[in-house]
Amino acid sequence: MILKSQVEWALHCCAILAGLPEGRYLSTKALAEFHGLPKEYLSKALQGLSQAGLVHTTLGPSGGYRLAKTPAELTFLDIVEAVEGKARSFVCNNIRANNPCRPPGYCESDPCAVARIMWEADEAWRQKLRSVRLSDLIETLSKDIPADLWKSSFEWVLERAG
Amino acid sequence: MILKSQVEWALHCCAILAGLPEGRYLSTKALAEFHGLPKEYLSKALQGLSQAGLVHTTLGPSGGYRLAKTPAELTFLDIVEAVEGKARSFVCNNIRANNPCRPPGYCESDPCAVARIMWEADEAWRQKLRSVRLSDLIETLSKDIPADLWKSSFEWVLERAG
DNA sequence: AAAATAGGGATATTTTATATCCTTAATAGA
DNA sequence: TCTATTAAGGATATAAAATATCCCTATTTT
Repeated sequence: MILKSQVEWALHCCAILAGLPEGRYLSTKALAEFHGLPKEYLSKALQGLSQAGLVHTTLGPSGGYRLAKTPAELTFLDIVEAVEGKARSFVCNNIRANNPCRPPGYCESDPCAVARIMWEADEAWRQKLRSVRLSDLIETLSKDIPADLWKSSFEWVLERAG
Repeated sequence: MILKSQVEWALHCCAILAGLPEGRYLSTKALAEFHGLPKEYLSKALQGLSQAGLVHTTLGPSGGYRLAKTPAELTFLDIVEAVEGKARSFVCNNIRANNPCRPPGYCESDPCAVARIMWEADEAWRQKLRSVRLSDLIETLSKDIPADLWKSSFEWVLERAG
């Protein structure tokens, strides 16, 4: 059970977009080049962000993406779910219903106990992702990354932002 | 990102094995029939439990599986990891290393901040699964399931247990 | 008018999950 | 001892999902 690599891509792209000055846009092409990713496929991830309302887009030259909210208003969960979907990681196939001792016509009302527990764990995962904002990531990154690399990356992006 | 259905199968099978009297064994065939599952493929999940040391096996007629530990010593995480593996759900492909501004020879020491956060969420999921014992599941099931169905299921299993 | 962009449909490739088949070694019971 | 039954595991087949590319359209900037 592994998350799509598009999740990783979307998170890094949002981190870049968070540094974009107000009203400017960065294209798929620039984001793909910056991260060394296939442009066409990355585009699908960005479309996911767009459909979830996390980013704004414009067309034409100097078009591209910008965040639709402030980094403090965007959580990891927002981004992960935009790309990966909101479906729970555990699917209950209700195999207890196949119990040969079950009287005919017997109908279970509640979801089975196994599913409830697995769903609680899934919710714990989501709660953790919900508790981390994009602004928290930026703060951590700015400490992790050497100042000169941070600065040159910012300039690289600005040169390509419409 | 969806867990293998074998995880669900293994959890339900362990719940059945938990009700097995001391020293008796239940075969793949019986477990498959009880849950309406493909016998050969379920066998792979049970092999996972065996390799993880969660169950004991014996060969021959009246052979099969029994728990290697008490239900109170078995957690959901034990069972999930035995079937699904221990790998984290987020894989870091280190795409920040492709940053075109990175000076040649530059080497990142720590895992990237995105990965650290995703791994913390993964750990929250595991911690939740670690906190639930198989005995907790049995307790819940015994309340959820009508007494007569519970009883007849127990008898069904006993008839087939070697 | 021309160039660049996002959106999205169609398709291909690779990987993973699901499922079955078969052989082997061990074991219980007749 | 002989037979039936079992778990283990290798080999293979099928189905589904992830990854990736291509192409067309509408839009927007220059």
